[in-house]
Amino acid sequence: MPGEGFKALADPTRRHILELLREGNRTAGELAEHFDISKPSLSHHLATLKNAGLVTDERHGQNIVYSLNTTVMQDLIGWFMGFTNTEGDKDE
Amino acid sequence: MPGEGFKALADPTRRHILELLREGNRTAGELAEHFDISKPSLSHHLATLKNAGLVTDERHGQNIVYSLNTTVMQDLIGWFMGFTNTEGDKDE
DNA sequence: TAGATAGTTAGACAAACATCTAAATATCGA
DNA sequence: TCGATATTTAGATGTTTGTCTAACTATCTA
Repeated sequence: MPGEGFKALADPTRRHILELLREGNRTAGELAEHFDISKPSLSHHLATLKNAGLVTDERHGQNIVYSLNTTVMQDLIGWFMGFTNTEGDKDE
Repeated sequence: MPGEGFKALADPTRRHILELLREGNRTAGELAEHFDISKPSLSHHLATLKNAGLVTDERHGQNIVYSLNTTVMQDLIGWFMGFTNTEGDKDE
């Protein structure tokens, strides 16, 4: 069920994180440079995204590198796609 | 800015409302039959969806008929589409 | 116009959320 | 092993959210 995914997408900071990750993998610190919130707050957002399955993390030495999980993004898109083929607005 | 739309989508009841509306327009009362929450609560959800532009309402006599606004849905889909053409996962 | 029906608005409240500072964990380099 | 760097975990706090009951507005019917 995609519920967690949609909830994760509700916050603008988290959507921005996903947009940054779309351009390539980033460490938590690199991501933090783009926001005016504390590192613990950002870490919390990353945990939310990870919990929703939207990102994965992998430690590389001192850094933790975050990546987009496009598969889960696809699942969410799938939900939307059900709304694209509304067979002709009858009256309205 | 699609922020309100994403926030509106975060709640499972509201997503369910959209799914019902996808099959055809419904009055507030018809929608209410599908949920175990009070009518004021449902009305609040409908107001949230309306505020986000995801639905429109129109009074027909005693009833208020809700309809899906597929245009705004399309806008949200547009955001997702930016994530579909990730040019090949380089390393990782 | 009075009563019934459909729906919303107002106000209250508990749970969830985003944020912060302080402290803990993990890794690297000397 | 000690200190520095990177990041997370813990705990607290103010705001937002979903829900409720009670009261209000609008429309229809007789």
